[in-house]
Amino acid sequence: MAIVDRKLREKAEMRSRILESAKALFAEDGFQNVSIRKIAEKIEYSPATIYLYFQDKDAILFALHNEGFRDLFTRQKHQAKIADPVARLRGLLEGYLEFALQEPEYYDLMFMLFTPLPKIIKTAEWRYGRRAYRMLVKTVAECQAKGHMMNTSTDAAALGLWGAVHGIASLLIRQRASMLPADKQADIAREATLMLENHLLPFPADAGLHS
Amino acid sequence: MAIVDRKLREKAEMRSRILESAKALFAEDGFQNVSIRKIAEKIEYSPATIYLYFQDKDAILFALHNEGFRDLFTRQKHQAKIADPVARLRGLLEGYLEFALQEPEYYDLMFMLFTPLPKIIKTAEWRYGRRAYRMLVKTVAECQAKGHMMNTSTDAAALGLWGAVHGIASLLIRQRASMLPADKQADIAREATLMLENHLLPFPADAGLHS
DNA sequence: AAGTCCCTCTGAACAACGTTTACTAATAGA
DNA sequence: TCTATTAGTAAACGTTGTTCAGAGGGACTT
Repeated sequence: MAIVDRKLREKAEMRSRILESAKALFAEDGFQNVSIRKIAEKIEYSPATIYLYFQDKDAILFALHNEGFRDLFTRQKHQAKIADPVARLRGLLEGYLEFALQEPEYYDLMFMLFTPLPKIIKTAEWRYGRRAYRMLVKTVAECQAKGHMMNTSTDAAALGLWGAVHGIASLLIRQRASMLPADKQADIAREATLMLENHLLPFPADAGLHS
Repeated sequence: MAIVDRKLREKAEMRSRILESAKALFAEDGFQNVSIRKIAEKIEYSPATIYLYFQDKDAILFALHNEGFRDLFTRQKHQAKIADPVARLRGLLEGYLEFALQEPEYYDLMFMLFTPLPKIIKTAEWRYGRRAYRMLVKTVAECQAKGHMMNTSTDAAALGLWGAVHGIASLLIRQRASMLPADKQADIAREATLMLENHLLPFPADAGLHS
């Protein structure tokens, strides 16, 4: 069965060649401005060939979308090992921000594209996204058990923290923070995240630093 | 000169009829899925007519974009009158969230669309956006003068607060928070915002409530 | 070795898109 | 009444996502 193996391998290779080219083009010109024909030209096949590997243009987007979540989840697995829940939660938030800053194309694809996407998210295997969210909620709950963010429901606390970092990253990526000097934006974003952490998740030593 | 007045009035009416129809269609199907031809059909004119009133499809988007900022800015003017800077800043943040929850179509247009937009933002009259941002920075600075968020630069504090509320709103609007029950999402978002305010901008009476 | 099957790939076509152009019809000012 | 200007349009252009009938060539069976 070596030959069927080879065929499978070739199929997978073609698939990832398409994804690779698509990602590069999306990053350069944006999803809207990349046509199937351009992707086809880049991989040196006819446009129709792409439809043998992906149902439609959205399916390519969704595959990259999933790759991005897998990447993010992999990063989080490292931080998940931190024993102290406060340090762990801080690690998760900072890791999330760094992911957004380092992989803006993925981030853009994952969190800021279209309204039609949710249909796909519900039907398809949205595993990595849900897993990442569960890890966040669990860590938030542990922090609350240690006395942090006591007057807030776990859901609201998780949404607030996630939203805060997500929002900071989004403003930079969608260039809504253009009033800040371009070369300082990343550092200001890190400082902003630190501020939120220091007020919401003070280390014991910081206890007196509030407000 | 009554007749030139009438002509001007008719021109303005046509313009706002196009905008009105476009906004309704965008809200229903999303910007990408609305064609010039569909807008033309809705106003019962030929597609080419639209190009007598707007340079291209993006210009329609930008006009709505500006309308949205004007709306947001009008809301903020009410809150700007609050004397106490802490109460004022809280009012601004909560007003921003309510705007996002009440006018998700505008919000989507204003903050979550495309990368190509920035070109327009820089060249055209982006007045309302900048004005709103200046008001935020000024209020943050006043809060810092009163002892809040002392260990953070004003830029980072402003970005953090704005980003936090923006992020919470974005996750709801782009349906990334679908793990939360749909009918509770708005309230959880409000609770999350309150949590951030209570930790970052405590009223004197809340001073002991942290962490 | 020949014949059959299947599977990958493609050219050509389709409908819909944003936009431009050349034109018509109507109105305003002389 | 004649002319200039304007609002509106039909038709076309090039491009888009997508489909489909068919070509070509390896892989199995005999």
